[in-house]
Amino acid sequence: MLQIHNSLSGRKETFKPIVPGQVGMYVCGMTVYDHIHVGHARSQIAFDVVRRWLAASGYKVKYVRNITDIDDKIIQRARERNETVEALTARYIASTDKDLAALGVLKPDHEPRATAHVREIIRLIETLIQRGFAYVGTSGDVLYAVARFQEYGRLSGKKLADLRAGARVEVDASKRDPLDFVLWKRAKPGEPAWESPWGTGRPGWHIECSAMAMALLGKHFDIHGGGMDLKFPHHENEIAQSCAACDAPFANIWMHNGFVRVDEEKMSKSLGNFFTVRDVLPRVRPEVLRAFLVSSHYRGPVNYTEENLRQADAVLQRLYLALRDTDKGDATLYPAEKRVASPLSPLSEGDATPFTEAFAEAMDDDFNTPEALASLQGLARELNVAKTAGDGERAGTLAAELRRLGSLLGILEHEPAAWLATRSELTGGVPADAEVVDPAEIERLLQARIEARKNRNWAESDRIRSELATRGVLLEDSPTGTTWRWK
RNA sequence: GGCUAGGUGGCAGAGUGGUCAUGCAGCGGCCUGCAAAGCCGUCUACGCCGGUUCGAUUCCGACCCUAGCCUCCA
Repeated sequence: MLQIHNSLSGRKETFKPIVPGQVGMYVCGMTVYDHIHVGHARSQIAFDVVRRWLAASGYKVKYVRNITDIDDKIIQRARERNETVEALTARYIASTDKDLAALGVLKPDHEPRATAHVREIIRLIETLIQRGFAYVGTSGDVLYAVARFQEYGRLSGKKLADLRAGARVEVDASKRDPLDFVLWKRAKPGEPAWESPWGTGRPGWHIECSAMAMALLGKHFDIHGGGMDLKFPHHENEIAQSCAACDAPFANIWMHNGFVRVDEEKMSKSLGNFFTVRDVLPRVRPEVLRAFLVSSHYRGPVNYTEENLRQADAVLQRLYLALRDTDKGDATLYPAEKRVASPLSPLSEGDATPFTEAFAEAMDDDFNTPEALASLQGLARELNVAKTAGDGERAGTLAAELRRLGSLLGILEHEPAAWLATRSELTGGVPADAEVVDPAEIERLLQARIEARKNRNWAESDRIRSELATRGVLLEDSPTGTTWRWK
């Protein structure tokens, strides 16, 4: 039984979809005016894992992630770069797609763009005005009257009085209440704008998500996700808008992921301490970054450090070493097309082994990926034992299970041999883009060493081994011969 | 100030009212010409103070510390 922590109640709750067997899920995506950073990656990976697990549990998931492609920051950035908003957002949408794909984040079923839903947004605002939840301010902006919504503050556990007490000096005199927020922003000359009953303008940020979620998932759906920082005011406002407009509960479950920290501080644009995915990926393999991010629980904080990335690399290395040689000569075991399709297919009855059950139990407990990862390690041990015992059939079965479970976390999707043959600067090896010794040269030294070993010339054998080691080549002797891999 | 989430062994990171997290690192052993990989074994824990209990790291209360939100933010 799947338990999910619901920010609305502050507790884990047994998951019950509105429609049996189906899940509607909305996750806040990016405002596309820059490359995504590791913090964005964490959020998207966290909910990608949620989606994979729901699918593995047999639910038909409709996954929606929006793109905010009109916003103050976008307009400002476009002006700075002296280009159109369209050109800017198109570029960063492409950039985001590329980075998320590299990280193994599956494409959502729908990626609505705010600019493509202006009609729905206007209609929603009209409803809010009709119902008395919104008004046109003296500046011409349309504002939401927070005080009119009884439940305001429920999600974030805030009281209106406390919020007012803590509110900064409000310069906008057109608001009736400093807490009121903009639904429709009047356009200044030269800004992108749409016609509306309140003059030309553009949507406020909060209303976009309400309108797009309702357009694609209806007034009432199962799960809404996003970063902790969106809880207030963004998600609070979404609830206020959506519930006031249609007397429906909007999302049943609100999920919030914790932050990526750098030196115990939140990684963020405003602090300037962020690492973009694109800057990081040449040094850190995407799957290592992903493994690092799923190695702690999605709600807790995670510290972005070289050391932690190295540990994630070590975790993957151990798993890939276990998988090595297990599917040699058996292309049917893991054909590429099956591997691509599997992450969103349900687990079957036949998968009910102790390891899969341990994995499922961990995932059912509010997506406990660290514990799920631990069950993978147990599986790897069992696999190593089978390999040592020469039990190829059992090794093959366990390897298949390991890869299947790995795919639910979005890891172990490479060929083990290819993974182990990739150079990594992160772990102190030869950088992936560095000039290296000629493979023929390595082969020549390898042969020379085999010859030396045949003659029991250990001194020469060890000399060659350390020579190769200085070039990042690691040798491994086994009864069946000598193999090598990059450090 | 208000609200929220945390404080676990050398590091990372789960979890539990009294027997195992897991990985890396360390130590001992097996294997190996020696290594590597692997397997077996093993040591350092649960912020502080009270309370409940036969027993608390785990429950309750106070306190201290950290991060986050209260303004745009995954």
